[in-house]
Amino acid sequence: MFDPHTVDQGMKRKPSTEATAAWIRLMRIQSRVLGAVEQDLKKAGFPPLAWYDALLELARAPGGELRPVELEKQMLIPQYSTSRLIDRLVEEGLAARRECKMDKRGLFVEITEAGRDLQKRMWSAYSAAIERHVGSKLSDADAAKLCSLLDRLGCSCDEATPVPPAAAAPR
Amino acid sequence: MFDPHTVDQGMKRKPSTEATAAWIRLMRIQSRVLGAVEQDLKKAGFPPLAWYDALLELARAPGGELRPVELEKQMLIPQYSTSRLIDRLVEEGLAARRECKMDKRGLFVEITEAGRDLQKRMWSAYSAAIERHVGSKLSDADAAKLCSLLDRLGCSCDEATPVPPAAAAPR
DNA sequence: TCAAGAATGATGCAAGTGCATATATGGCGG
DNA sequence: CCGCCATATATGCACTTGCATCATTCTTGA
Repeated sequence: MFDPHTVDQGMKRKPSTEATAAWIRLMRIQSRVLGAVEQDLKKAGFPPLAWYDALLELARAPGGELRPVELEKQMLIPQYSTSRLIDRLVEEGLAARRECKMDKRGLFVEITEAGRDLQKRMWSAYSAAIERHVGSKLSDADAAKLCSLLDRLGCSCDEATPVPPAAAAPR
Repeated sequence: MFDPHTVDQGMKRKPSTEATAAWIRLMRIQSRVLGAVEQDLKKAGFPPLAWYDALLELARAPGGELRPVELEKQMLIPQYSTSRLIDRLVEEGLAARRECKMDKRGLFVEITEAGRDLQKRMWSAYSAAIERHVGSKLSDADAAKLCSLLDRLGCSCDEATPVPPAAAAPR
């Protein structure tokens, strides 16, 4: 199983070799797959994935607008990161900042038509990339199994499906 | 609007909902787990994980030295990234650049005693973090299963085990 | 033997990220 | 109504990353 005197310099519990191997794979494979997908998008002339995620959240929101703080929670990125991502979307005319009369501290970010259009066009390339780098390498059953194993790592891996404008899975 | 199950902008194949879900989990969970582990290391006063990886590769190499190009292949990071990582290790006295007489274009990077020491001390915190964030959440069998599923995504996920100082020579 | 091209490593610059903090407003207890 | 703290967003600054390119040295083939 595991040779106790080989590892662990001193006190804390040691991970099994299986756990360690899983950790390594998790880091390396996701880095590789993410890189491949981002690369595909870039080669197709599209902006980074984060832009897609934001545009999708906005497009799905009622009225096509969200408070930055909501966006931040959906995307699980730091506050300042959200602020600057919005900067870029606005600069490119993909979204607009609107006043929030309910709470003068905040504001609304509203997706523009150009933004909706880009989101749709990106999904075409994005979905193809997912299929190429993930779907084509795993049966649906294996993909589901992978999901459930990964879910166990992120105690709470809830959250909206950051994917297609699809509908709640009919299953 | 558009239903991804029927629309599919034209020609590309669309990923199954299972594949898409797996993709999302892969991105989110690794981000979360990596963040947690890096955070643990930082809180323990250690440098980033990349430093550990580099130090381990150097420590395991015969003579404690490697060519940057070798390090680069082991760690799967870009060339300029390797160059700068070495800069920092050298600045901190954890490694040293040595002339390479065989090939004047290149050089050798040799780990110092301080470097070996840091690597060992980091493993203590690192292994504890892996156990806390991965090992404790998965049975060995599940971890192995996760490994094999991930491996299928990275067509070629070979390479040295970037992990414990374990089997290395006792000094 | 030499020119052309590949390999190795470093670096200038633009862009992105993390961290701390600034700014403005909302809410609450007194 | 006021002082105080919490919330929402922005930003200055240092550091890191990606990209392109440079300088040097090696290799190869005519």
